[in-house]
Amino acid sequence: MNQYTQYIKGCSACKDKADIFSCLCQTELDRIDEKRIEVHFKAGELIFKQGTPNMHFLCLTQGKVKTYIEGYNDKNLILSIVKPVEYILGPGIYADQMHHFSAMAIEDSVACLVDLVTFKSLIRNNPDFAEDFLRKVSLQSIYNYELFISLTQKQMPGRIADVLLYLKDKVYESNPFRTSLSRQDLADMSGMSKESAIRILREFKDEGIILVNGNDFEILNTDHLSKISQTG
Amino acid sequence: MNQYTQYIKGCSACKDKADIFSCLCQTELDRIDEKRIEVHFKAGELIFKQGTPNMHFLCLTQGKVKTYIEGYNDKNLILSIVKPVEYILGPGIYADQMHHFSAMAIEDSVACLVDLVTFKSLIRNNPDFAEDFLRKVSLQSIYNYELFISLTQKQMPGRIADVLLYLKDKVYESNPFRTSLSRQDLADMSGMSKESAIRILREFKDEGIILVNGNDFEILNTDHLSKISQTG
DNA sequence: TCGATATATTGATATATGTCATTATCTTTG
DNA sequence: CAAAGATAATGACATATATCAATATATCGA
Repeated sequence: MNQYTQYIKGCSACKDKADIFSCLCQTELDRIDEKRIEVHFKAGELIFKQGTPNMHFLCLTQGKVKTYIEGYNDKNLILSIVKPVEYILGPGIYADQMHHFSAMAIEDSVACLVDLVTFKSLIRNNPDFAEDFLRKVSLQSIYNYELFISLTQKQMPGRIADVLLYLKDKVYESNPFRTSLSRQDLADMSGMSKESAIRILREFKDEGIILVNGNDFEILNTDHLSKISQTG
Repeated sequence: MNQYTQYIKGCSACKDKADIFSCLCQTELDRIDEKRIEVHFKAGELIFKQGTPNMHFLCLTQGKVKTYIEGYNDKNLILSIVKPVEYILGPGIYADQMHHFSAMAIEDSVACLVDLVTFKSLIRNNPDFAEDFLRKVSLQSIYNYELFISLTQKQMPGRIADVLLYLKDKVYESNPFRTSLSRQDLADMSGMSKESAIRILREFKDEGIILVNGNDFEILNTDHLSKISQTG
């Protein structure tokens, strides 16, 4: 690997693809670049587990990852589907240095790990980066509030509608989309049993709102789906 | 009001009572002190409303405040009960400058408002304060994850148990406690109808787990209640 | 290609929870 | 103090959702 490819594949390349490092100067980027460990995960592999020490800041550069809380009775609640290039922020970094949710690759993925000492020193020394980080944390928090409302105040059709719109708009950013999420995953995103999730999908299909074929989805009537999302 | 009382009643007094300003030096505290506006709220009064611009950083110095998301069909979800001296953090500060939840005094309360420009400049110029703020945001986030699990994976008895333990341990910090929260509020904290909340409270009472008399609560069997919380 | 295993689908049934209506109790106010 | 309004409590009932069991379909390894 020559100097040039090293550069392309390093943090600078990620900076071009996403805004997360836009506040860092070249020197700072180089510092991360030096420290970072690139890890490849196969689909289905656990990246980190809830309850284990959180020693690294993690940035996803390829693939897709689900973050989920492991609750009671082997039930999971999926918080988000992370796509590149985004970091996977755990609140433990600034609290108890533990992971409060788990992360699993749902596709073959690549992530960069950077030790927290380096990360925290960047936050301390670069107020722009700190503000940007706070902005990211805040946006995640805002999304969590929407999730609260969806999960606690909407009935199943509304919750499934929210999941489908989330996948279309935020995760795959295309309308016919193919997902690697299982029906159980969809259920874990909407806080219901997989049987119920399947039933609602079937209803949407019968009503002509969506088209489903295995893991291929197409939303035919976005307006109707949005209405279902709003009416709960 | 002489120099002395001014001092006692200012930000330094709050610094003594809580850790939120522990990272600020006297000069910084004085800066806030100069800028702050003290506002008195009667029980039941709205402090800020979801959807309105978020122009101030808010610190509660007396009373109690409920923060809640206003959802669909006039249903609310109470996120937390804030007690002095704590600030009421909204994620909008670093995102879209809007309030994403509402805050209402549930007792007569006093809050200090500081404009965000002053607050943000403290964050930028004092890394310790920034880190402490991140820690606070993180702890709130961790609590939100617990809330997610409680609300989405536990049945009503488990959710009410969580609310009672929260009030005992985090809000009133005493065992027989008297609350100003209505039954509707308790329902809004546990994501159920007020009738259901009342029914579960009655069951707990009949089983001798708690003692209820109007707004006076006493948890007689904490172990049992914790077990109910864990088994969902 | 075939069997084995996981995943998806469907139907029948049980149950947790919400809704509605009614009565009781507390609080406020003139 | 009484009347009025709010809040709380209870019961009957409707319904959303989970669970269980059975079957179908897809996926994967030999």
